Amino acid sequence: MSDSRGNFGAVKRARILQAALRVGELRGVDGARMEEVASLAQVSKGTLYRFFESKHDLFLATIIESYQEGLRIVDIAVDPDSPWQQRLRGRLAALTRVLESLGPRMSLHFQAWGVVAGEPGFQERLYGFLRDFHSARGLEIAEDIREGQRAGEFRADVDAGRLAEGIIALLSGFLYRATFDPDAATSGHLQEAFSTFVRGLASDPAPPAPGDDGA
Amino acid sequence: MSDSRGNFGAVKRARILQAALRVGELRGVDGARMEEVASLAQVSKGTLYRFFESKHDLFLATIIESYQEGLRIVDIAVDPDSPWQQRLRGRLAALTRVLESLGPRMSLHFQAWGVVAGEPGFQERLYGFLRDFHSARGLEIAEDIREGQRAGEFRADVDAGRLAEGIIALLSGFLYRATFDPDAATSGHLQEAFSTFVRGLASDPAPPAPGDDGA
Amino acid sequence: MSDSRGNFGAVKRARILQAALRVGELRGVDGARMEEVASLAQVSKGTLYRFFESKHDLFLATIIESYQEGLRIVDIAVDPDSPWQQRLRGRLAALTRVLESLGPRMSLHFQAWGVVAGEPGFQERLYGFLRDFHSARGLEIAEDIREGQRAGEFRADVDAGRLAEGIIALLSGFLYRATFDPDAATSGHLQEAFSTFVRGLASDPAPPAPGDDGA
Amino acid sequence: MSDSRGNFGAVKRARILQAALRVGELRGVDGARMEEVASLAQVSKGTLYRFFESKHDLFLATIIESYQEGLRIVDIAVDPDSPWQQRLRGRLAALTRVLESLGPRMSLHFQAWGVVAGEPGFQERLYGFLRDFHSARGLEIAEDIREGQRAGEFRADVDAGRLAEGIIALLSGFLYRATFDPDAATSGHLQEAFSTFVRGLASDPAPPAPGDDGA
DNA sequence: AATGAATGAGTATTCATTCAT
DNA sequence: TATGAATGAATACTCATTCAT
Repeated sequence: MSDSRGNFGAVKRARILQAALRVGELRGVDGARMEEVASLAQVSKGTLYRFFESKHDLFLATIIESYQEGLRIVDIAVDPDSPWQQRLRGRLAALTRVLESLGPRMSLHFQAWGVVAGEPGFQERLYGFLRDFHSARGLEIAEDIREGQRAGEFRADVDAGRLAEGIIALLSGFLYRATFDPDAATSGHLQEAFSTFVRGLASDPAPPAPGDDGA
Repeated sequence: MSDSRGNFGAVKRARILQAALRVGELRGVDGARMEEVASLAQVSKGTLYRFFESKHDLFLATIIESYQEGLRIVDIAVDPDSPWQQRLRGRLAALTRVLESLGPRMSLHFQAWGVVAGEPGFQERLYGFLRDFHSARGLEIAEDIREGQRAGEFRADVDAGRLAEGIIALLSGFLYRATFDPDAATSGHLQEAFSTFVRGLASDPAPPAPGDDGA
Repeated sequence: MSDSRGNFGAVKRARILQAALRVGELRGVDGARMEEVASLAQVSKGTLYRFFESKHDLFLATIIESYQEGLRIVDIAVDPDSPWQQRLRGRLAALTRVLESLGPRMSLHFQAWGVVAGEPGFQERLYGFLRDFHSARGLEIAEDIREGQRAGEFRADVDAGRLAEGIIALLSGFLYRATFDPDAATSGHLQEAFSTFVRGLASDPAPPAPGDDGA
Repeated sequence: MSDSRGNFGAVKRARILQAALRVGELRGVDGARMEEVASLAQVSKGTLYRFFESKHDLFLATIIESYQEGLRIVDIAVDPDSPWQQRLRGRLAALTRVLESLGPRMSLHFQAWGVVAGEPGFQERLYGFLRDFHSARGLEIAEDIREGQRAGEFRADVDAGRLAEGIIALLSGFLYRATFDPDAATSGHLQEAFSTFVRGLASDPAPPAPGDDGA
């Protein structure tokens, strides 16, 4: 019974987030009225405020939730005990699927971000979360790259950490682009970009051309 | 006289945009009050509305301005009559400088973007501008890549258009990241990512390793 | 058993009134939340409503309680079977003590009074109580005065009822003053005012009785 | 022209205070809606807030205004250059008229007081004003009494300051009583109380002057 | 063209009160 | 009887925008 009580709360919370997402997509963050969110979630306005401190808090939770959803997609696809090539390939493939699944929702995401970032306290919370989230992802990818370097299949003269940030930037950049120009940011684009990027990492079979500095 | 009048207007417009930028950075888009923008720009609220239809119109102009500022940086650095290698190298170097110059201002940029995107009419204007802007940049870069392919220095089996979008995504992604985590999105990061990317484009001096599919 | 039950109820009621008083002093009537009153009284919000119809009902009870506390102070001090001079003297001395005991609490009292008086139904209840309470007190004092007149020690040409109201007004006036200016409304002030008032009552055709200081 | 501008403001302010008074009397302070005050004052809600920071600020101003109205009544009636007996008599007569004029409005007064006193900042402003106001009145009356003492017509052994506070308390007390029981707090009551009070002040070693009725 | 006083639409939030357990 | 989660009415206040001067 205490179990079901606790679950009732979690279920309600999820219903509210779901409703906020739907209303937000329909009316935009500014245009969303708490009244409508509450009614769609089948709770009263008062109950809304038992779960979220304010409208902005609610939409901040929406953002964070969507990031963690993306993380779940990647985690499911990547077996940490598999060999590194498989892991890296799986990770990139999963990130491609993240683009497909989150892309259409990015407009709301950026809206909420804009509203929330206007307030110092919220900005700190949001930025802190994003910093931590991206850092953690970066470390995972960098580890894959380093294993490739140790295996002699990736050039040893590149900074794994920096390139991992590059991988993440590619994904973020396409998510951004997908927001307003879905045709220019398909999973095909992302895949091809990843391929080129990884190819650029590959240890040259032949000695590198003299003077090749890449840019 | 009409000239000087016109210039007075342009000067005022610039002063207003400048003021909006400063107030926006200080208070966020939602928190910025037209009153304060007006007073900082040393015009009356009424005058604000002679130059911009609404608050959102003003901040939309702010966004567009920042994109065009980026464009100016690149255009100055790239001589269209120079050889393509020089042009590509110059372009990437200039984009790196764009990251440095716009990075600190991206928070306001994304805020404004998010807020403005909430209204259908504005979303259309903003997204249309962004689509056009990015497409045009993509075409320029793709042209450089194609010249490299014609010269036999870039792999012929890659889609120049798609990879150009990749270059742009790298920049966008780092600009995004710089918003909340400047240390993870320095010009060093961008440069290294560009290098790897271009290296991945390079025509293999040796025959490509069998089974190399990049990812 | 019904006795102890009833007593439990009385104890709870008293605890609630006590809590309302404390919370009210701390936050003001408007700022006091039933939640906090309940928690301080160690009962649930629901229980609060078994004892008091509403928040305003609760604070109305607080006011009435403070009047009855004042009455208790006087009643203890005045022996109805003692001679009238002693009775009057005791009454005035007791009223002085009322000022000392209630003075510090008058701010909440007037706050509650003001808030409660805003609603017609409550105004009627409050005003009715105050009217009855003050009338009863007036009659008691008037009776003392009339005995003094019958004894020839008080001027016969004054209206005892009216002067009794004056005595009461003096107390009320100082209680009011004490709310915002305790230093100007000490028991010393009240005593001196009472003395002057009673001296003004004294029958003067004959030389004043030696040692008559009025109170 | 600048004059009329300035007057427009003063006129509007007065109209708003007037409207607040009327709406407050009709609905109570809590029940009064700013919307209704604005419409009655024939200004917009926005304009209301150009003159008063908040609803509470507005009703605080109402209280202060009513005190100053009372002061005006007294000032008009008292010629500072007239002999002290006349001055004191005039003052007491004027205070009686204050009771008549403010009595019916005291309920609103206490309501506003209650609401306003709940907030620390406002409490300080209100209490400070009341303290200053009553002190100033006390000093004026005390001066009259001291002249009476110097003239040998008032007992020299009483503290003029304290008795002045008594006079003021009598008025306050009757104003309070008038709020809920107008029949027990008429100007007749106040007059008789003043008379008795002044008679108690009279120097009694000598036989009372014939026709001395105190006020 | 410029001003800035006036307007008024629009809604997040609170918290007294209820009632299912 | 007691509880405290859920309800939802009710409104002060802001500030983008307008327009008379």
